[in-house]
Amino acid sequence: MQAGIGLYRSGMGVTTGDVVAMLAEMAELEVLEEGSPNAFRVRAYQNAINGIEAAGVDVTTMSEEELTRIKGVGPSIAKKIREYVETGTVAKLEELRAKYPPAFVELTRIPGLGPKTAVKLREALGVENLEDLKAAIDAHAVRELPGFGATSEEKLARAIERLGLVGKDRRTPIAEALPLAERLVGHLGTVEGVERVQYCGSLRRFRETIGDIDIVVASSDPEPVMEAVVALPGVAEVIGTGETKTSIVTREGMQVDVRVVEADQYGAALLYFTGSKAHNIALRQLAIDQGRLLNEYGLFTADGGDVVASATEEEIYAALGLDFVAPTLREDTGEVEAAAAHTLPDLVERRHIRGDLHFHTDRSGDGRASPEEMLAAAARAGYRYVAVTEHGENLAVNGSSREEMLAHRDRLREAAAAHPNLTVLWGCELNVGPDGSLDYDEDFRRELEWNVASVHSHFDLAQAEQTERLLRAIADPTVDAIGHLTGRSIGRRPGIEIDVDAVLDAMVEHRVALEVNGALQRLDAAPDVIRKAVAKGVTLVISTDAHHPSELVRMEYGVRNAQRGWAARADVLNTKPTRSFLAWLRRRRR
DNA sequence: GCCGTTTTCGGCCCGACTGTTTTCAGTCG
Repeated sequence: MQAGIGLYRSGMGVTTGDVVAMLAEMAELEVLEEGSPNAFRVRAYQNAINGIEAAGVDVTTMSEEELTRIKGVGPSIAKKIREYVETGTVAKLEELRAKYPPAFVELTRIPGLGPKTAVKLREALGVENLEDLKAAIDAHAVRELPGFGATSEEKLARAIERLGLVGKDRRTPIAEALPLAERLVGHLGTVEGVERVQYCGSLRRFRETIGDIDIVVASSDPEPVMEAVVALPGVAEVIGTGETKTSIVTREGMQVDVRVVEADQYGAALLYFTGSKAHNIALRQLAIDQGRLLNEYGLFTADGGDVVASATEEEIYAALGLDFVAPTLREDTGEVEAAAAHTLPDLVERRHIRGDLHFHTDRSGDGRASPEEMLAAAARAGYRYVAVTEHGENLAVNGSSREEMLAHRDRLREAAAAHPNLTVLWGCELNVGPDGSLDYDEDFRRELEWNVASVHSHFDLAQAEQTERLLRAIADPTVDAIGHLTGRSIGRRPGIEIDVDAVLDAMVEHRVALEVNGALQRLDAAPDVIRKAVAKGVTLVISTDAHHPSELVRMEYGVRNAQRGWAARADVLNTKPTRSFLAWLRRRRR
């Protein structure tokens, strides 16, 4: 898991992100040592990572005794963390690395080849890497091993061929996975007998990258669904198909698993397939503590007795004594405890949003719709206020000069006349230069009614310079919000590295809002930053950054990303009624 | 390796599918 953008930096040496990576590597290598990803020792390392990430602390400055107070961290892991921080390495890790070199570990990335098989291949045939394995398969040596046969050898050969396309670790950016999943769900919804269909997994939790797409279908007649899945457009390969479950790989290389359940078990199946795994484990443990059993078919009295709840997720959470937990929170980072204590945040939802404060028209070089079209679309979306934020003059090609902006103001006023219930602010997306300088001059920026300042270039400056750059922009009296905080492009470009604490503290001090950008390739700020911002009392603003009416749907995505950061309705500026929003803006500008 | 009004040892989530060892191990989610 990604540790965040410049979060956890501490002085010169090891960061908390490095510690998390070290623990993740320990877990990966212990899988081979223990022979199972479910081994208790493996899970202990993973639990420690969860605990550290949930705590959101800098572990590099903590003593062993302080470290053991983190959930999931005991004396042994605390000692290893200290060893790592002080010496830059851990003896046990070096030992495991020597025993399981990268080329050997790589073998377990082959789908269908787990730790037991890898070790067995090494012991029996001396297989140390992919090349050795290919040779062993070509020589038909694998099929001679006990527990193997011709079929499993051929399956292994096919899996290796596919490796470039779908390794187990391959993750797809949500911007690619979500449209694909929605298409598939649409197809399956038309199959005879299908009552409900929903994508689950990390996609429903709205993680920024997706391993594979899990789809749950409610139907009492699974057969036509299974037939429909293998016949879906874009299927490159059928991995397996049974009575109620089929797995395929699409041409894009995405694995899709479809599972059919009876309608009265739909809620339990949704819960199970949405995960996260850690969330499910926490719920099942809770069920056990209550003398019950929770599985993908329902919540039962002890030993598979009577059904307590199964048809909806809401019923199951309620039966467990928990408040409903939104899919976006199900990461086992405190949500189960909060649901039990009835202290979950009053999460922001799409229906709470009353305005969009960052979008463009064709006044911007990259805009693709007229002011009239964009305002009409905003009015249709039910908004009461919007800020039209064209690029400032410093953004090459796409920016607008002072004169162009003034003419644009008149154009907006005319277009706004058609929408008497919509307050239209004449705004700007200011460009934050490498030194933190902004477009135009301060007097002109003051005339603009809403300014969101964003980084669009110089992504590779050092952390200190990037931080300084943003601090200067935040301190400027004309900046109302910071747009797409790090400028990241998920799966393509990492964001700028910044001192997140310093930046968020400055936003509180200067009453500048933090944008949650709903573009799927951005989803910036990231959830861990949002959660930190919420804790510090930073005001959030969820925006679409739309360049076309079709992109206004991004508001839903921005909301879900904000939910992942535990953002409540009250934390989000653009949930306020027009009058309160304008009052906030006046106070800010004073 | 962690944890505990079940506490210093003995537990640790649950089930489908596959192939092969016709009763189970391995892998996966």
